[in-house]
Amino acid sequence: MTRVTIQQVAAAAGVSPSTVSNLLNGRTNRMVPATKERIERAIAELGYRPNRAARQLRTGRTQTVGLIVPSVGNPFWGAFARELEVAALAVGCNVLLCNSERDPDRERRYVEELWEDGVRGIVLCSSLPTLDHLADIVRRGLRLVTFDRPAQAGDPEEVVSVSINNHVGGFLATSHLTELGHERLTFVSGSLAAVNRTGRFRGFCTALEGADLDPAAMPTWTAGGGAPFGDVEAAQVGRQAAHDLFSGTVEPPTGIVAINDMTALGFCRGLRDQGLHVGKDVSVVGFDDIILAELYDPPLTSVRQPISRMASLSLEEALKEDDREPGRSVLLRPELVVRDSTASPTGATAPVVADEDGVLQ
Amino acid sequence: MTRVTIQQVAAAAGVSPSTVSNLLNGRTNRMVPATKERIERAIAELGYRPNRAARQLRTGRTQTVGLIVPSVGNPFWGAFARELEVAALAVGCNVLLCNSERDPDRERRYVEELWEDGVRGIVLCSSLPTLDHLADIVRRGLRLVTFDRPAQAGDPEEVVSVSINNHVGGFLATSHLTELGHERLTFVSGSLAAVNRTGRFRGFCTALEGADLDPAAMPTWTAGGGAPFGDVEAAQVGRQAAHDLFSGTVEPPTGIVAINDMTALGFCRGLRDQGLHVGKDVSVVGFDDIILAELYDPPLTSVRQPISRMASLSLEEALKEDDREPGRSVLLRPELVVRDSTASPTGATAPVVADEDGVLQ
DNA sequence: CTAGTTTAGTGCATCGTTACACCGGCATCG
DNA sequence: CGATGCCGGTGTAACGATGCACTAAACTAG
Repeated sequence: MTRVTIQQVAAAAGVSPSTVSNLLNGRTNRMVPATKERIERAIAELGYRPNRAARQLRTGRTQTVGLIVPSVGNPFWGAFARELEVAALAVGCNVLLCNSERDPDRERRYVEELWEDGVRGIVLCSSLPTLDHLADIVRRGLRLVTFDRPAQAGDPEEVVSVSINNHVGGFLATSHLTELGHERLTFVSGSLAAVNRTGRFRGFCTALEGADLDPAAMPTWTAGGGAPFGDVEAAQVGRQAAHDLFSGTVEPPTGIVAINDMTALGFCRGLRDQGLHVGKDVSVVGFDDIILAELYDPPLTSVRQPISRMASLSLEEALKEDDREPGRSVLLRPELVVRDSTASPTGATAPVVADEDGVLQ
Repeated sequence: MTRVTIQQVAAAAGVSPSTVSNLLNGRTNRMVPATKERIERAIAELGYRPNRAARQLRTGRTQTVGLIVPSVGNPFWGAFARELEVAALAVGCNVLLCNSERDPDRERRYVEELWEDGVRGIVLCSSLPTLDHLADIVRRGLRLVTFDRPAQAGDPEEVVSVSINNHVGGFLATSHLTELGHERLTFVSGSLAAVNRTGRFRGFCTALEGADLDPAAMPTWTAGGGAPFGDVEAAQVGRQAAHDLFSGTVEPPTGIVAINDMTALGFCRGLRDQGLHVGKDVSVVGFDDIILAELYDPPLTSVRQPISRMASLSLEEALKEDDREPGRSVLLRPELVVRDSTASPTGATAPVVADEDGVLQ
């Protein structure tokens, strides 16, 4: 019923609480092996588990990292959260998950709260253009890792970032379409007020230029600057875009690059609303390669993020204590996974060489 | 830089720390209004926030509830986690999220850890047949709410449950198919070693009997008893089922009831692998009505769980302190949402009356 | 006017762990 | 032989909030 304390362990092992504490904190060089074993036996026999609250009160630290995502309702973030938890578990950490819904206020409140709760670090999945709202907390020592938001000029230099190269991602997606022969493309996104998104968009433009197409001539569809960035909303945005683009008087595009898979899936749904066929009438490329991309009909061509690797890297950085390497920015390379939602504009099947998994080499 | 403590507030307000503590804990009847105001002003001016660790060490309580889900990678759980967080936020609580991956060991470890960390209650999304592995912790006072797992005989009586009526859900899904004229149905699931799953299956059988069909004559497809219950796995299970059922020599079913939407979507994918069309060649009903059900092609008929309502109820129960009503089991009624993945076996469109939203009245 | 009661607020021990300062004893050194 | 250094380990004062037991002052009743 009542918890086992360090004193009871000490008594059982015939040493002082200090010595037990020393063992617990890895200062084993301060004791003879026999003592160490006695203590370890006592711990095992009594089933002792250190009291986190007491420990934290004393040291001001936790074994917890905070994770702030836009919304776990979005399968991409759900999958990432899961990966981060796996990584954390492996090093004896906990993950405290928060949904910001991409609201800067809520984001700040969560960061403050986590900081006051003494988390070791925070992995922030946000792509707000500035980190000004968090600058003071970072200066006060918070270990902040931004995920999918490469470091920007003006960021506090202590901030580390882990991200894919969004420019390359946007480029891969787009040049896949131009290589298939598409010449009228549209970039579909909710608000572009996020640095990962502008990166993807720049990749889109670069690829167009490489194919001798004029980015300025391509309509870009973005939702109003409004807030919605969740799971439902992302799909809604895509669906709305399809309605807008294919019901007007202007000539619609033959290829679409969507900001993420949920938007892409929503877009596909919108196309169907109008009797159009994805992969035949219109080619669609998504981004993130969530599990559902492969299950969809047609299976969705998408830019894959190596979330498992990114999760371990993020965690590592969030836990790093001493050898700070300020402003470090890790950029991983995304992969294009070609499936059936893309084809040449004539309607022929994509003549693309890919391995069994659909990964373009 | 350094935190504001209760002593500083007390000094600023010209009272003792005890009085500030009294205010903080709602014992305002013990002080004159003027004092109360002075303290409140001091708190605001200094930006004081109570130290959680200290508070917890002293009281043994937290403002945190634990949430254990099989895997947030599954959009259903992601959506539920988000709803629970919303509910918690509204009453000033935090949610600590854990993925059990449906591993009883991991589940138990998490429960223990959360309990030792002093959470106020735990919402456990698990449907293991017994709670034996948690019985002792519950007896020691843990406030446990099981989600989507109605109370079973043999459960510790302190446990409360919040769930839909799975029997009704299975019944709704199945009778929808029989009413369409289907006579060869298959229930597709990963392991059935979970009470919510057996409930759905019983509903399946009841509906068959109601339609004068023999449940025993219907093949049930279940994956081996193995562990996998995650997001990837659920879809994989469905896909495998489709391969098995439609490649053998036995006459395949015309209608499928899947244990959840991920499995249903995987199943649809598997049908396509073999050139079959969902909603034409085979009707498929899912369960949960995740956001992707509507986006899918064809949009998936599914049994909707009222997750928002369930989340608030779960939270409420998890926080309830005193008036324990042991063994309470809340069962909500699920809704069938009819979309295009189901039709009569001839291939005609479903002649079902539904409102604009697809909700069957 | 005194004894008793209520009001408004305080003192202090305490939760379990940590880490710095310290200490006795033994070995080594010049 | 006395001084020095190291080894293995201990004593103790916090960390910040809580809440019981207590009290001084004001008020009430008889």
